[in-house]
Amino acid sequence: MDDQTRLMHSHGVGMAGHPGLAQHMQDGTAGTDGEGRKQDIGDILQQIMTITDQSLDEAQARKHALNCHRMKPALFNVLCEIKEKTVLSIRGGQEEEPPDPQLMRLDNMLLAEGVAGPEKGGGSAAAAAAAAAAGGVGADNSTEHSDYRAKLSQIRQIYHTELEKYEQLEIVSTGGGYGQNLKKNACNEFTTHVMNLLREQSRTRPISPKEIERMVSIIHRKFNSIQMQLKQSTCEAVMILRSRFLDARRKRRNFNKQATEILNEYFYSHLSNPYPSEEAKEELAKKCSITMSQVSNWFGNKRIRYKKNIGKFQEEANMYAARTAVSATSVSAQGSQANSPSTPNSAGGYPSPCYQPDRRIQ
DNA sequence: AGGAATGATTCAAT
DNA sequence: ATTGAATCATTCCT
Repeated sequence: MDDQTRLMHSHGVGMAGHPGLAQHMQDGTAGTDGEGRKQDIGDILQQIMTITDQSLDEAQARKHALNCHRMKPALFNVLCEIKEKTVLSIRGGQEEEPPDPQLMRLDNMLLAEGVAGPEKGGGSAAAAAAAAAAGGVGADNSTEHSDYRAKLSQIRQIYHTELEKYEQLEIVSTGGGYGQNLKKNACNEFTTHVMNLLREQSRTRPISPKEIERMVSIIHRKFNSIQMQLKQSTCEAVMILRSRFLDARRKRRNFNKQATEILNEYFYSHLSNPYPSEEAKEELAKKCSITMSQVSNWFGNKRIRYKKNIGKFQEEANMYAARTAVSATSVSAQGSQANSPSTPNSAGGYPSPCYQPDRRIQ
């Protein structure tokens, strides 16, 4: 359309003087005087120019009339010639766009989050993995989970239905028929619509297949950018969802009393070296029904907080020391164990400058 | 409401 | 990879 108006305006009525036109005009059967022909051409051009002002029916009729006009072949040939000359100035920019790194990033992320990619399996797997990383204690964990999953699949669904609209299938030129094996969506529908329009227009003005191709690629680029936006906002939505549901800091639950007792028991009975081995951690995790990393976190926090303010923990230390002492003496009457905390806090050598074959003390 | 307690995360050092 | 330290975000307690 732009081409049309540009063509018309730049060459306008001056086309009447075009050598090719003169030649074609001589082929014409009717028309006796040159003035009349000029008038004819002017009329035709005027009608073409104003065709968009008409109502649909009128325009249709007008188009038909123009197509049957005796001067039509001549004018068409002239337009072809002019086009041939001007089309050279239109750079045949056939830029094969390289895969956009940002788009790839978005795609990868959506895939990782289970939004894109295969069916539900991926989504729940990702959710499970994420939740596991967040370290659920159990309890209401499962409800949080399904909540998260529901929201995620909601996003997923919206994403897919939206994406489908703008997706363009590879056009496999099977013989000659475009359009048959295309998925029905906004992009393809619009593309075929434009292509049909151009093809229809090619009856009245010269349009090369290259141009149609170019137009199609422009449309595809536009739809691609829409897709990009969709992906971007989907990513944002997922990130927000993730931070709301899966950031463990947001969903912190204190361990139950029994668990903290077990942990404290171990800590204070190993106060000289409160670094449980891998196996010890595993056992503690099992006993407390928490994960190993939670055990590690707990000990990490405990060590640093104990060290920071030993005084504050004195009472607690005494309590657990006494408890283990009682259990030790009651369970086994043998007066063994160098671990006898008769003076409880004295065993608290963790930060104190004791002789220890342990790790750092400082 | 506000501070203490607490589990988790981050980051640098080892 | 593990740890200490600082910090965050939530829960508990008064």
